[in-house]
Amino acid sequence: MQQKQRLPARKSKVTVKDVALRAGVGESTVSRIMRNKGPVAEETRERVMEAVRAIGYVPNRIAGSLASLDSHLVGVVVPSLSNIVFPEVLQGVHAALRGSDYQPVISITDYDIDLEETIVRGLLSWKPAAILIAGFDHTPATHRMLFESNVRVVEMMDIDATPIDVAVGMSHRRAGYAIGKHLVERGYRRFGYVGHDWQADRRARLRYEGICEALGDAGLRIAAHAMADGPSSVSVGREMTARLCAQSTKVDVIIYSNDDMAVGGVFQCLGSGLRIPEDVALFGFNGLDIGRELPQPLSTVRSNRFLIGRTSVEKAFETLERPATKCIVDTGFEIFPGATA
Amino acid sequence: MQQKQRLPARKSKVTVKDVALRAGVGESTVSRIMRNKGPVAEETRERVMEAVRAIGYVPNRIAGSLASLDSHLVGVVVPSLSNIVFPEVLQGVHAALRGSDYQPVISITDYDIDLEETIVRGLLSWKPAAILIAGFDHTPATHRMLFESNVRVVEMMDIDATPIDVAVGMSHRRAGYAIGKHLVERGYRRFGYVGHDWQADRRARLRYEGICEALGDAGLRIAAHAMADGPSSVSVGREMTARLCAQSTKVDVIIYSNDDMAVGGVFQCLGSGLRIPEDVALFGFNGLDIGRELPQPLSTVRSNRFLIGRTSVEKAFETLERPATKCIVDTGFEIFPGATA
DNA sequence: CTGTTAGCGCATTCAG
DNA sequence: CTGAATGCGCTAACAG
Repeated sequence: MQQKQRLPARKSKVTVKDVALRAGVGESTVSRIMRNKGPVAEETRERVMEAVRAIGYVPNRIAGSLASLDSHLVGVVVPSLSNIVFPEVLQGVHAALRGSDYQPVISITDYDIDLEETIVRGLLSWKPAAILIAGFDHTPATHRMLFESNVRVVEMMDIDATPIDVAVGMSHRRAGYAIGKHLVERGYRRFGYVGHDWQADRRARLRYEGICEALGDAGLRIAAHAMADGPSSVSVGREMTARLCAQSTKVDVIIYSNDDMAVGGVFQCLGSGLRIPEDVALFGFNGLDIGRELPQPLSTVRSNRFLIGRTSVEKAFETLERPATKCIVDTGFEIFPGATA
Repeated sequence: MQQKQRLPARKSKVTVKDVALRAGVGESTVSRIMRNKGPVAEETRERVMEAVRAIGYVPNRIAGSLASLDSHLVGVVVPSLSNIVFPEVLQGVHAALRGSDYQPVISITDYDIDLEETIVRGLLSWKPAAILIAGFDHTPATHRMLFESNVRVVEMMDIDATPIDVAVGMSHRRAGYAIGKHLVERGYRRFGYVGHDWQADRRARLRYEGICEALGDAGLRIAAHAMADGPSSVSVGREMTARLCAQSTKVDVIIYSNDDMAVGGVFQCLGSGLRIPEDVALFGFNGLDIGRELPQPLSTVRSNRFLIGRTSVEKAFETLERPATKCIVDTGFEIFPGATA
């Protein structure tokens, strides 16, 4: 959308003053009552609330925030909403914020760190109480802004780097290692990998590195790859699986960059008559619902996105001041054996 | 989360005043330059921008909004993020807002109209430029607040009722009718329906009514139902399909409340050896990606959620004033024949 | 327990 | 083209 024409200012009809006049009290009394703060006589409270209802007063939080220098806004920055994992994180954030009077303000970067920089700059101008941001992959300017702002910053999803303040997530590298180890122990020897764009998805790459390390420790390696350029999806997973299977190097297990891709793989095998896991075993990542409901439950790693969102909020508000020392919270992961590997 | 302890006010370090002093200009000049508004000499602009960079000035939009009585916030209210259709709507909203200096503020109601009331009240207190809200199902108080506020209101998803200002979406009743007609024309006669909670999902019920009407017009009816209590999901769809198939009344086609449910149906059939569509045909709603990638593409109706989000923003900002007359925008739908029915 | 006063940081008059 | 003054609506001291 091009620069929008500025909308006309709409004067808010009623203010504290109106309420105060009508209830015959001072403005600050109204203010106290609206925020349940400070001592107020029950009788006055009722009189004021009646006036509030009568004239339909809605406090102006813009003015309130300015006066108290506290916006009660929480900035949330995620790369995408197409990938279901981020809506899940947001649900955790929302759940944690519910009942408080903090409002999440959500922005999407489309995996573009330059756009992220613009977004963070914009978000900071709202003086949020905290910023929750996915990942560690920021431009130097973004990093600097976040670091120098006195807003608490939580970097979500990932704990494989040094956070600005707090990181909440899991180690994708360790998860990758766990996947590799698990599959080696189950007897697989000829490994294939189906993945998507690493430029944008740093965590997928970390998992890949972990997998390679585990295989390396067992004297093995990934024998065949099929990498897509764009983001992950079921259709891309299906396509890349077809491509991998067409290669001369035969594999007995395919590791996918995530569950969406792996589900595509399952569909491809179903369509082409390959038996899972006899002809080829499949392994995903994320533990999405869809994987559990397949005719054979998908073998995968469960991460807990909701928990990441919720914990991020809790950590952000844990300390009154911005924390002095960096802090890492591991929300963990779990191998889900399933039936496809 | 319980009422959060109020965070300490953090004084924003640098203000227009600091910039003005350093650049040796007046505050309003800085203000003009920051907003690219009004005539400014190129030389002064550069001097000011240099000062801005030097001391790392970030304008405070809270103060700006208060002064201009224009918040540049857009409230977005959706019932859930678990159901992928709403993240898709949000993507459309984000796309339409990108490049403008409006910020979406997203809230989730969990299909609870009382919670929605609280949320709308909270949102209005931020004096948003517009409110985009999913559906028509509001409490009287919510309806009244929205109606009486002078914020432009767009009700999204649905156009089967009279909007407050603007409705953007499709007719779910007509979509239901189209589904029924399509299946009758394809020769199906023994209809089953698998659905989820209608209390929360008014649109699913509208589609159901449309289906019944179409069948009625052909002298037919739905012979067997399996209804779940909770929200829709792949697993619930699978479960309800099993239940329906176990009933004595046999059907030759099952219509699902949506694609998630239908995908569950596909998995159930795959698991129990039923051939689709020979033994039983399946029909969904939404046109999700996942449906297209199944071994057989799912027969469904495509709605365009991204378009709904984008169009909603466009309509909201189309008029400078709140529109005088109610307006309905039909984003349409399309039968996708697929291969499961 | 309550009212009065003084800003919060900026945008917008209106003069210069 | 630029600067000084005024107030947006509310909260936070402070008196009472």
